[in-house]
This record gives sequence, C-alpha cells and structure tokens, in this order.
Amino acid sequence: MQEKCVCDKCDLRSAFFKSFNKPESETFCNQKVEKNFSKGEIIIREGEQIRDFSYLKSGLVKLYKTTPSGKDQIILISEPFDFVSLLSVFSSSHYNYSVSVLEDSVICCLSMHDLKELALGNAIFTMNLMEKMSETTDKIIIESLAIRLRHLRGKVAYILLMFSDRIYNNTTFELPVSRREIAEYIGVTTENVIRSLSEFRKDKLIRINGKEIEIIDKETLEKISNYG
Amino acid sequence: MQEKCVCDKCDLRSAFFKSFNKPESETFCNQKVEKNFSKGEIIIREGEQIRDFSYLKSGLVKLYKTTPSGKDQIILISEPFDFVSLLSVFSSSHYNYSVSVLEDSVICCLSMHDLKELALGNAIFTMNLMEKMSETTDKIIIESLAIRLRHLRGKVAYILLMFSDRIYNNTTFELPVSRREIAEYIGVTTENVIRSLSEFRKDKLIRINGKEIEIIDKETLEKISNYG
DNA sequence: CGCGGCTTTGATGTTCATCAAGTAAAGTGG
DNA sequence: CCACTTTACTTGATGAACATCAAAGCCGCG
Repeated sequence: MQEKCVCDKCDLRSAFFKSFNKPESETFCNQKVEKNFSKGEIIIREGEQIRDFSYLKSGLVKLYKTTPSGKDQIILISEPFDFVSLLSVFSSSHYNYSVSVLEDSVICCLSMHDLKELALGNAIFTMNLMEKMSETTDKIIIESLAIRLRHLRGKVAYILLMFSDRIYNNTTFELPVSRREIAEYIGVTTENVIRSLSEFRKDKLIRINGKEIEIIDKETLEKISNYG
Repeated sequence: MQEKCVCDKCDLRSAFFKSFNKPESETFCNQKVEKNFSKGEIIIREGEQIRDFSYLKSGLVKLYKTTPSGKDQIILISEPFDFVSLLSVFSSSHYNYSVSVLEDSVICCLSMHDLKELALGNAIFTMNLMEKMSETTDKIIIESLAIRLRHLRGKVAYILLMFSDRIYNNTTFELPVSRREIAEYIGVTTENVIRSLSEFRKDKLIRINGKEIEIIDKETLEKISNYG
C-alpha cells in the first residue's frame, strides 16, 4: 500500500512546488510517502485527528460530510492539484469532513509536523500553499452558490457540464458517481436526478448507457443550466 | 474618511499578528490605513481589481454575490477578526464577490504589495494568515451545508440562533439585516422568511418589534433548527 | 441463487415560490 | 415640513416544483 515516491515522475513537484530549491526538494521527497487507494475506499473520516498533509497526485475523490440523520452532503469532487486535506488542516486538529475515492487514486502524504517545518522555513512555499488553498476554497464557494441558485433541471445540467467540461474535457464520459451521489452533491432527491436525466434523454440532449453519458445537444443543456 | 491607525488601540495587532516583532510591527503600522464606513456603504464591488488587503477591525459586514438575474446571494455575515478580503486575494486579481456594511465599521487596509512583502519576509506571519483563512473558509462551507440541509422553518431558526449565539451573545438583539437579506442568506423567498417569523411569534418562541428580536423559547427554536 | 444496493417510473401530497394587495416606514424634493 | 415616492414588511390565495412513498427490474457479489 505504501511506497516511496519517485520524485522524478511527480508532476506536482515542478508544477506546484516551484518554490523549492534542490536541497529542500530532497528533504521534501524523502519525507513524503505515496499511498494508493482504489475506488470506494475512504481516505479520511470526519472527526479523525489530522496527522498528515495529503494531496491528490492522480485520480478523483469526493469530500463530504455526514449529517446527524445519516445522509451525506458532498462538498466537492476533487481532481489532482486540488488538495485533499486543505480545508481545515491549518485551523483544526480534526477533520470535519470525510474523503473517499471515486477513481483509483494516488495520494502523497507528508506529516503535518514536517509540512509546518517546511512552511516556516520557506515563505515562498507558504505563499504558494496559500494561493492553492485560496483557489480550492473559492471553487467550493462559487460552485455551491451556483448550484443553489438553479432549479432541479438546471442543477442536473450544471453537474453534467461540470463533468464534461471541467473534469473529463469530453462530451462522452463515464460517470464516476452514482445517481444518489449526484443528488447528494446538488441537494435534491435521487429520484429527481434520475427523472431529470431521463427527461434529458427523451429530449435528445444526452445519451445514457448506465454510467456512460454522451452529451449530444450541449447548447440546450447550457441554456437549461443557465436557468431553464 | 481615512486616518492613520493608532496601533496602541488596535486589538488586532496583539490578537492576530502575534508573529511580529517590534520593528516589523512598526513597518506594518506605518503602512496600513484605517477607513471608516457607515451602514449601507459598499466596501468592495464584485469584479473590482484587488489592490488592498483589508480586514475588519470593528463593525459588521456582509459578503455577497449578485447573480446574472440581479438577485443577491449572501455568502457570509462577517464579524471582526474574520477578514474581509480573504477569500480570493491570494488566487485572483479581481474580487468575485462584493462586501457591504451592515453596522458602522472600521476597516484596516494594507496594499497587497506590502502584505506580500511582509508575508515573504516572515513565514510565521504567513502561517498565521493561512490559519485565519482556513478558519473563515471553513466557517463559510460548514454553515452553507448546515443551511442547505434544513427546511424553511429550520433555516430561519438557524439564522436567529446564529445572531443570538454567534454574533450578539444575547437573547435580545437588533437584526442588522432586512427580511430580504435573511432570505438572500438562506436561499428562500422574503415572504417565507416573514411567514416563519410570524409563526414563531404566534407560537411564542420569539418576540418581534420591527428589527428587534427577543428569543423567548430557545429550546424549541433549537429543536426546530435541528430539523423540526 | 438470493440478497442488497442501484436504478427507474408512477402516484400522491407537502412545501414552498409566485402573485396579489395592502399597510407601514423611510427617504426625497418642493 | 409636508406631499410624494419608494422601499420594507405583512398576509392570503394559488399553483408549481419537488419530496415522499411504493413497486418493480437490474446488476453484482458472496
């Protein structure tokens, strides 16, 4: 499950940690650990103590919260470069959300202790972290407002376009989530997600084959998303 | 409108910027500027270029976004110590939300250039900033999920308790917002906010006198908030 | 092979938005 | 300072959107 990171192969080091010079990179690479997770596994459980700073190297995960009545609310579907443990790590001692894997993923882990040491020793690195954090939280907030202002069909259309445009860059894609998870993400019932999808199919806006979705009439779908 | 900050009187320096030593504090204090705003004024407009890093020294403000159809969505009602310009300042060049004043407020401003210089020169300061940022965004996300999962009456009860418990620490308080703004905050119509308030009044859970609210039966209100 | 979870469709009822209309309060200009 | 306009607040009636309930088919897994 755990193996040393081969840093030469790590896109992230150059892409994100531009702030490091050679020796710092070395330290960083020696301290961190890669973990592989497969679809369905839970990486982080709400309430757990935060020990590691982790980020998503490849794959797809969801961040979510479980309500007192046992229902889940999905906060974000996160691609690589959006950090996994970003939200609370600098202000809380425990996670207040869970993370589970939607597509086989590789997570890089560094102990919070080591991270803080690195951050204190390198202000540019810390600034970059802050920038990244700002981007991710901005995305969460903007997206949650965008969803809130739409009606059922608009919400569903919005999610389809999100997968198509933001995540897969393709008009055809395999849904990485169940209908129920879509519902948990946009705050409606599973039945109504299905109903909307069926309507889109009947109206020849999309083709559905199980989890496989093809967007046929993107223009109309966008109209619906922008309040139809 | 603008005057030099009297740093001896500034609670924030000690409370938040514990990272500074004497000379750095001096620099900081000399560079920053205090601005006074009164109820109703707009401090930041969506789309404006970000020039200053500003934080709320005293008063109360709201962060909000205006939708394409011209309606406002309130993101957060922010007290002192929650930064005003926190969300996007490190990842965007322009604000993607607006800020306006609910109660006469004092804002401390520092140019982003100066702030970045300070941050790069002092990693502890930057870490503290990050912590603060993490707290604020966490609060926004947690609160928006909490509101999303409630029904109309639960949402309204939640807001009343928020004002009573988090903002004013008092069972009697003056609402700093209109009924419409409450509606914009919890994502329902103004009429339904009023209806819920009237019902709470009829059920003797609260007393209403214009903007003045007194919470009489907090226990029941909490039950309604926790899903009634 | 049977069980549980996911998906789908239909019927029903509740919640909430919309529309309408009126009162109160607060700002505006002569 | 008073008529005037606008904005905020309030209540009621109606209908649409959506949740809930129910039932059945499908698929994967032990």
